[in-house]
Amino acid sequence: MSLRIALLGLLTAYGSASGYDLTKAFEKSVAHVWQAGHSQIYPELAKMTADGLVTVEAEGARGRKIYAITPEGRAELRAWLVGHDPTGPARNEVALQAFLLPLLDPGEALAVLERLKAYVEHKLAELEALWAIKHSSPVPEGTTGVRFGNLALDLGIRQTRTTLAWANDAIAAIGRRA
Amino acid sequence: MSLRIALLGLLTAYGSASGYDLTKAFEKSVAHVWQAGHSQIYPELAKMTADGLVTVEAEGARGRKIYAITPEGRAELRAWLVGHDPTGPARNEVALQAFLLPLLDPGEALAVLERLKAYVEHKLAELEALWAIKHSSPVPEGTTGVRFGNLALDLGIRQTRTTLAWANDAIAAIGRRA
DNA sequence: ACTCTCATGTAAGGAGTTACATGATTGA
DNA sequence: TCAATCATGTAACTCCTTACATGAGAGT
Repeated sequence: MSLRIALLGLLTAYGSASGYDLTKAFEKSVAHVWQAGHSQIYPELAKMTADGLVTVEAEGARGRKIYAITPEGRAELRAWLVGHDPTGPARNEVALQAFLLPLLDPGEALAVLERLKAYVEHKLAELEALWAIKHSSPVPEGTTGVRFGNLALDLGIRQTRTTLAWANDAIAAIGRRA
Repeated sequence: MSLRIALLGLLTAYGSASGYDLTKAFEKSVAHVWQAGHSQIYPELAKMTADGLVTVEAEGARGRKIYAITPEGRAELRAWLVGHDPTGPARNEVALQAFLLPLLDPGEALAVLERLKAYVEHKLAELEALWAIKHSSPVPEGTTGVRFGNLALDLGIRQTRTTLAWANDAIAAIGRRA
């Protein structure tokens, strides 16, 4: 369901696009929020066409199909945003490792935490770079006051910083015992 | 893969258990970190038995099967903890809503954020209650210095608090424009 | 007797991943 | 001509969800 919503959102925000374009958009703009590869996107666009949420607006070179969102699609997107409770199932590999960490001896646990910290630092750097780019480039034509994707990026950066702080504290706490 | 790891972790931490017990453990102790229902757990235990990671230690009343982790299972768990990079795919419904929020007009966006805030507050209360219980009850026999699940609970609480702060700031930011 | 909790499973379907497969166009 | 990128799809498989199905034991 959420893939469908993400596609409708991208079509609304960036206008008509091909499956290929949308795949690229997933790799770049939405990557830190939702992921999907072309093998998932193409069939989903076909189903959405059948359901009347999008239409093939034009067909270009190399079999390129340009999809556009329909009024039904817009309604579906709005309904989800306004009505859907985002109670996604909790499935967090980092947290699972944290949960099970006491099963290791302190030395190994420390090593795992250090690796985890490095990963989180790397991710934070990526997100902050994205933020810097967004805030240095000219403002695109506005959809609403807040710029597209910025709220989510802010959330992502805050959560990543929180995870980093947690990792540091956990390292300190375990280090004291090792 | 991670379900398997979670099961091995629970069997290590709490000792031998039945599929039923493990299902309960998922509902309680690991719920904020990983989720799985009995219809996923029973077949997985069967596969793990076939793979030699667990064994049926005993069969009790009502067809109850008690599983125990094997040395191979322990090795598998340890290898995952030490060696697995927890780069789970980013799929976050809250962040997706945040991402798409600027597509709504400010009034509706505010309503969505308020609902989100309520949900996060509720979740935070749950986690803090869990924390309080853990820190008031007597210390169970130690596996390592840090108590089982506490690191993960700390992480969960911090992240939930961060999300709450973000929601408040986002509400303030959009409210200024509405 | 009845109901509740214990206890185990299967089946159908949706969502997601990885790998396979094909062909057009552009630019060096 | 050769490689890269554009562009679309399918197939097989794992993982997860929801619903169906069954029966034993414990307590009232």
